[in-house]
Amino acid sequence: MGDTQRQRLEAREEAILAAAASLFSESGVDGTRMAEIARKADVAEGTVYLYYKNKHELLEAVVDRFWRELTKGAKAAVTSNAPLIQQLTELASYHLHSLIDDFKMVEITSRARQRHGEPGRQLPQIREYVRVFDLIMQRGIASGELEASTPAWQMRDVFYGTLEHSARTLVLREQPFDSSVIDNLLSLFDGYRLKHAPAQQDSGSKQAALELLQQLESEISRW
Amino acid sequence: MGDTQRQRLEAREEAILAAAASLFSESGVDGTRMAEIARKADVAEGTVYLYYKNKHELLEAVVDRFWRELTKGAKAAVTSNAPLIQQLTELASYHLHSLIDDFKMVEITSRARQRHGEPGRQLPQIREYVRVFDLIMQRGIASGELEASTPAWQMRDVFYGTLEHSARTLVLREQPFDSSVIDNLLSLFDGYRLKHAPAQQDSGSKQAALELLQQLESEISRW
DNA sequence: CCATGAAAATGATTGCGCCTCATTAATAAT
DNA sequence: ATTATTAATGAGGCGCAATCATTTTCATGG
Repeated sequence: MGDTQRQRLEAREEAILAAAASLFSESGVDGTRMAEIARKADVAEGTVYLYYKNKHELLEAVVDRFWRELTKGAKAAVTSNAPLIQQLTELASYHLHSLIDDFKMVEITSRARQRHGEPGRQLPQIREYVRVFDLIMQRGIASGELEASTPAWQMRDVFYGTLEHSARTLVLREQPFDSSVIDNLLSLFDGYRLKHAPAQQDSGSKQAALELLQQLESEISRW
Repeated sequence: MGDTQRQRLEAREEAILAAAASLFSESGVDGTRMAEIARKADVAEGTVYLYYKNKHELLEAVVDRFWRELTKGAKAAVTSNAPLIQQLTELASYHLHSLIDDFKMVEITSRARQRHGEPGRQLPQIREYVRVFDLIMQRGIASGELEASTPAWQMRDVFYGTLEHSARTLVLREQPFDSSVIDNLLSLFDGYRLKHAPAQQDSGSKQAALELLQQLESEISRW
């Protein structure tokens, strides 16, 4: 059966990838020997090189898969007809959770970017992941909830940059997920003239807006 | 002369460090052989190991020095009696410029954090660097320009996280320094109830506040 | 079923680069 | 000068990634 053959090959490739992923995030890239990976995947050392040209390509494949899975998860996590703010909250929440859970993968990702000789490159699957954010923003603009006064890439960098750094901070302090990080980040995004959808009823937000109004008035009167 | 001896030792250590720094950022860590470093520093290969236990410690020393220099520069770049917003602008500007100029060092830094076996660690000199931001914020609170409603570490993560990601974006696109990134970031910080100092006259900000007021009123009336 | 050739898998071997260490040189102490 | 101490050297050891000649597995046709 030709099919069974192909399946066996794919299964092997998968086994190698899985073994590498688990060992890399357990012991780091340098701490993992190719022989270990082969042993864990139940193949001979030489076999690994039939599927991946060298250790670095294997690393890239591991990282690539991680971000591909993340993309899937992120797309599933945002309810695409919800108001913009909620979508962003969902994405941010999912993202921060993932980074904390698999922080080793974040470190490994930066390792994968550094290819021997030269140019810090962008891995294709990360590019794809980042589009999830772009998509939400586009929908926001289309629905009139967002006025695009700031370039999208800058908002993206605020979003992902903040979350990545926050994840590092939390992991280093051995603290778990902290939702106030998300609240804070999203309150910042209000600065982008992010409006609630006209249809949306939200008395909490109205309350906040009224408070801000009072504060502004008292502040202006001081000039 | 005992002193001359000590100076010679320090000069050697410095030569090794400098050689390593330049080669690491030119060819990456993996692309640089210890033999090259030794040759460039004009010592024998074994000599390097009298000053640094192994390649990783040498890497850490290189990274450490980079951030120490950066700390010096940052402290010099902020005029410590200026209003808070200006201080933050100066720091952000200096930081972004530095990251763009030496982006390889950023990549190398993340490499230095990944120590063989386990725990993603914080390098001491980076901790010190980050304090520059904290210091500015403290001064802001002391002078009444800032209300500390958000934890300082979260603001830090927004600040440095955004700038690091922005630097990566700019470098990847081979674009130079872009001041709009700074403008954008600082406009976000207005969300932290950042006020101008009482003594400060600033009609532009008043104008902005009035506009925001109007917008808010019209928005609230829509509920 | 066996024969045949191609594809896949193996693991001993090779080469390279980090690091050690026995030896030599430079410097300080007496 | 002589000895003791400290610094420097570079050939060799060793671990590990990567190769490749050999063996095994498998598909195909008679």
